[in-house]
Amino acid sequence: MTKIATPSLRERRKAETWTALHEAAASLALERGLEHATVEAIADSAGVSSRTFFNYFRAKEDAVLGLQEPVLDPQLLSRISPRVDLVGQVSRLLVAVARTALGSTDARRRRQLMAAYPHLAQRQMEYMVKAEALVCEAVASVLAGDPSWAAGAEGFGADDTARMLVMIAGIPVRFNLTSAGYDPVRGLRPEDLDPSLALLRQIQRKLS
Amino acid sequence: MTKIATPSLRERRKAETWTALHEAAASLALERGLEHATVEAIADSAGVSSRTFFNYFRAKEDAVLGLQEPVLDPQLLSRISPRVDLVGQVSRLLVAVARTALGSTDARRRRQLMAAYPHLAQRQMEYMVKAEALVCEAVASVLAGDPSWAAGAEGFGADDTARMLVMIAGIPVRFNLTSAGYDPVRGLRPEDLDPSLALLRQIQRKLS
DNA sequence: TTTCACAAATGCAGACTTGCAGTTCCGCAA
DNA sequence: TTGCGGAACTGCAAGTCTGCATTTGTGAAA
Repeated sequence: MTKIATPSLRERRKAETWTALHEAAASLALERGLEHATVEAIADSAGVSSRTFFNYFRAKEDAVLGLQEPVLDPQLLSRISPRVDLVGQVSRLLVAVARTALGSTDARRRRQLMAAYPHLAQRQMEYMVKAEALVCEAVASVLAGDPSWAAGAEGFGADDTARMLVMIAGIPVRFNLTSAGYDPVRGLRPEDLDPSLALLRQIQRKLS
Repeated sequence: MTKIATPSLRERRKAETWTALHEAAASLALERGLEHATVEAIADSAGVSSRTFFNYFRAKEDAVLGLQEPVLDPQLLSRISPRVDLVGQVSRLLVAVARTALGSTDARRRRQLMAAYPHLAQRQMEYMVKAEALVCEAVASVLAGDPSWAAGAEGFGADDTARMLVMIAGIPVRFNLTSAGYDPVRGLRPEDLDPSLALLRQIQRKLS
């Protein structure tokens, strides 16, 4: 028997309203333009009041893209082993967490919207930052349990080391997200990181 | 005869209004709390209309901190030599540019405000992002003129290389800005970067 | 000196966002 | 089945922010 057998009526209705709002926001934005898709119109279209809209989404942009708070699956964390390709592992973890913030949306629509309104991408980036913070905390706890990292570096603690490590691992992710070739429809996939991880290694070698 | 001998009356009045608004915003926020210092009150106190307030500042927070658009001095750029400690040089350039976004404010007041309202610091970080974008473009042009970097790396162009390099150089800056010991009053100074640059090098050595 | 172009300021209207208080209705336990 | 506590919804009011049309006053040219 799985946990998600029968969500209560309350939860079901909540999910329905979320979807209705997201759906309304995306399609209205597409058909009449983002600036003419007012919150009031979106809420009306979903059958709730404007005020309720903001109980579901912090901002209109979030509703259009279907953005949610990112979540870190503990399973993924337990699979991290600090010995080999740590940057690669953390980068992929970042991507996995970041993906949880993206609700499912019709691919075609998503492409059109993000192409037409660049600040939607910026909004998405803010969720990326949240994901980074989440991962940062988690990685710190992993490193604390590993003898070769627990000590930290000279003049810095293990937390500082973890924080900087996550920043380094964030580079390939941010690089991909800001690349011209980035396809917001597919989103970012762990394997997409390989080229930018290679570039990072190349630059580091060149610098030293 | 310097260029700034006599700014026109227009420019002088503009600067005066800017200062008056910033002054009013900071002191009102301090004495009655940020949320009770409304834009209308700030504008009144500076002797202009609410609408005019937004001709000078994008948001109330910017007025309180006296934030401006960051600027890159071409002189600094011309001093970059891509051969030695490139990351360090770009990091310091980032700091220099970021500092141009911070208008002069009374130190005591600044400390109190940023301590009381953490989202002011977040707002400041957004200007940091702009500075990074500015530097990124500039560094790309510098690297393009250097034979050992102009080619880029395999599979990537020189612009990509520059972009990632600036991201790497941004790490020590972001690290310092998010450190517990960061003092928003003094702001960030180029020499503060040395320890975090060392930490970055240490971690990179450990990873390879 | 007069005139002209333009930057700055303003009022107004409308949209976004949040806090507060009151109401409705689901879920649970007696 | 009933009743209760709390979650969700709602309207309202205040504040933030932007676009547009209009006015005012400065700086410069004629």
